[in-house]
Amino acid sequence: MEKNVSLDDIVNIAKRRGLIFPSSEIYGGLAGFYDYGPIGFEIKRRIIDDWWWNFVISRDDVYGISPAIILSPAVWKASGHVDEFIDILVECTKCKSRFKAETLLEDLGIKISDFSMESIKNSLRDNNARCPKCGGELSEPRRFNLMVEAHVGAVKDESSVIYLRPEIAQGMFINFKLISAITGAKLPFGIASYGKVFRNEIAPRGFIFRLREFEIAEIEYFIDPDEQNSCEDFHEVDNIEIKIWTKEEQKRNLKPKERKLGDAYNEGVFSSMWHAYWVGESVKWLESIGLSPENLRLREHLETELAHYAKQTFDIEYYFPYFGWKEIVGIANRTDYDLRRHSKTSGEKLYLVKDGKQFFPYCIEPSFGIDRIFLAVITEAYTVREDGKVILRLHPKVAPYDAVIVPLLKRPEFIAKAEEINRMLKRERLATYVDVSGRVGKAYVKADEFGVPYAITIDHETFENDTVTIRFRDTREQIRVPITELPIRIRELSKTTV
RNA sequence: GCGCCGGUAGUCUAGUGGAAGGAUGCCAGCCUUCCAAGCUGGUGACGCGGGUUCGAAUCCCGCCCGGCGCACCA
Repeated sequence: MEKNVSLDDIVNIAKRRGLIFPSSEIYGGLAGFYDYGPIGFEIKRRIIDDWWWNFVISRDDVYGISPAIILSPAVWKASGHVDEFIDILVECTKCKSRFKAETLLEDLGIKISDFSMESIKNSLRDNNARCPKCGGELSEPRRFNLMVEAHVGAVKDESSVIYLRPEIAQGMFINFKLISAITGAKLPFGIASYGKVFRNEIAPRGFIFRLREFEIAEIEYFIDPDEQNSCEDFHEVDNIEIKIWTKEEQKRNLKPKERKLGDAYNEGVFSSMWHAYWVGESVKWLESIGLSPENLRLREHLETELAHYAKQTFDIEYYFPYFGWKEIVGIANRTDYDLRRHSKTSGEKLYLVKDGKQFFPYCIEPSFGIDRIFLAVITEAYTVREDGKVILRLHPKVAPYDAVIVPLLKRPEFIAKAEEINRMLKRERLATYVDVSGRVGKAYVKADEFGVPYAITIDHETFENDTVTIRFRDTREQIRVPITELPIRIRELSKTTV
């Protein structure tokens, strides 16, 4: 088996097998937007389903919600997002016209070697640049908002501007008080959600790695600031071993060090025990959907990288053979930043009371980039067999189908039997389909590329004793089982094999 | 957003000024076979728009999309 997969290989299978492809393609495409096809969407949906099961349903302390994509612009002003900029803009202090720094410098005939904030600032000052419209004084260069703007209502002016959310978190913070009142949840507890978010990236890049519309799954987990280091379930993660790259190690050019989370916590690597716990839970889940531990590492954000709301953030990075180490999950300690800001701005009492004292809970935020995780899962699963055939060795729980049903011959009785078994398995809530290519080899190869873990074949013996064979995707071995046992056998196999 | 390179069927690819070809996939049929390999037929492409030319997939310009580098990255 070979494993040196390139991005071209992934793009190719994605297109050829209906996983994912450029959006609006018949009109030339639109940078930063991709459509998931039948197979890709099933895989993605199952990743999300498993995430939801693992982080919401299987726990008693996390409540799932689905807040609106569009929130009041006041939310984004309070959260600090409106004041966070990325493209470099300068504004005239007199007439309020806005100019892109690059264009402005060009128009003024100022040559510049690089467009960093620093050199733009310097050259504007050194050349004593003034507003080209009114000659007024220019503001310091600032970075332009990466939120996607739209308008609601009949009038399209400043007052009708709204933003498409760049993160889901705010929809959870603004509902914090309501959720805690409705559920009666006591600290510590979390709110979770997943869905589309939008960011006006300057340069979408790397297939589906940097998108303008993408899916994230987030948990905002609230803890008592006095209890940050008492996490009863920490023993469930303290033995997890992972490469950790602290900010000090990065600054000193040291390599990441393999550590147990418990040891790292004791060394003081994490901002709190709860922070370490959520790192552990996140790593556990990523491994459970098929990402190898050796391809995962933890990298602490340097001070300069920290978001405006974060005290400490760890990225879980995945080693993509064609990109190197890249972030797929971020786990931030947002402290009480958001609840405090919303409380102050809205006037609502988003604090809790303990022993007669008001306080704002601290928040740990694991944030999963679903499209990046999808790409990692596909990349990890992509395998070329000795005979040159491609298989996606997906974990059964994230495979697009549970099984394919293949009639050995393209005869009416074989096809009828296949359809009968298909209906039976669907009644058992298994995701199956019939492949009537008429050549089993073809059906197997196609299913292997889809990542379908099992192929059920109807052969001559089926008509003699009501048995079929189950073929394993990864080994091509077959076992024979009675038709009546299929649902239970497929379920059992999905739990115990990969 | 800047710079460099690129864009021919679903996929891979030939064609560099003079009839767009192949492989594979896909569809229909034959064959009735346990890992894409037999036979017959069929569908299917020059990213978009302008220009040069008798004639453009080919040369020029603009745009779109992609890769890489820079920048940026909540």
